Amino acid sequence: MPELPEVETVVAGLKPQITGAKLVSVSDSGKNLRYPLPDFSTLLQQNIQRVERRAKYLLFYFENGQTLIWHLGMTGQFHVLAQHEAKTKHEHVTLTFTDGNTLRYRDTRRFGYAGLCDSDDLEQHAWFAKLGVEPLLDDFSGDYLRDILKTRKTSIKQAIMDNHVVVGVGNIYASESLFRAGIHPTQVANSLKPKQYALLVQHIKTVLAEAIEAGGSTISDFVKAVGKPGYFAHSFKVYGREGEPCHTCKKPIEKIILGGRVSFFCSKCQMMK
DNA sequence: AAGGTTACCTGCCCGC
DNA sequence: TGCGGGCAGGTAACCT
Repeated sequence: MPELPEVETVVAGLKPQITGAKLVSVSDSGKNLRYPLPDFSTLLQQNIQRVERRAKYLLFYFENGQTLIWHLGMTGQFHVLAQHEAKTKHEHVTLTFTDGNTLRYRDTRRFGYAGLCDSDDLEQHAWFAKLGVEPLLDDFSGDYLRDILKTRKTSIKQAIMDNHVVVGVGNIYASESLFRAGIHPTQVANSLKPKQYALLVQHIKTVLAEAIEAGGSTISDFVKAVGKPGYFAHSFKVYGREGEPCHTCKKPIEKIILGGRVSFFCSKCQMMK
């Protein structure tokens, strides 16, 4: 489910519901997620002070100076429900708060994972230490992208999905931003013209921002919205549109596999230059 | 060292 | 209707 806009939407939805909540207990299904769950005992009787996003991770800052880090994997979802609500299938972790609310973590495929670390050491944590820049910050610029890719021979599509380069660009928005920038997904990463790096960066930012905006409009319907592919899907120009006419030139959208991931593009609008 | 492949896990959709 | 194969929006551990 989640790329950066989805995680941003989840965080925005959780903030008003659990900020300030005091944790009283944690239970789990006994099934492992991608990695073993952390020991939650130091968080008991502690308030959640803030909820934030870094890359595709959710960060729950607790008052004892520790941060609970959570990645949703492919199918992870959070729901805030009253304590008495029945457990559903694939619900693997339940955090219970003093106000009677619970934060439920559901994850069908169990690719998600959670960890705990001192808030002061977050950027040194193994999951964060090697991450690239946040795409929506000014650090992510055409010059940055050109420089970091100057020795990379992989495809530009795989390069922008590499979270050592820039975080948060998943499979959908990689295809979408390359289409908007008119860049062929197989183009060698270090072979773009200077203007193309800038253009690509600009389109990554706008497509992510638009998707966040679309997600934002559904926050009041948060529980239902999370996990559904629909809300930004109507805006896809290439993703999932194999064989359908390009909105710009009418040529059928094509599909290829790059790095094991499906990639969509228009061979006329995204010509190799 | 970069790049390719595989693995993790379940559900769904498609073709036979 | 049933079954098997392929595929799914992520990440990292392996190889070479």
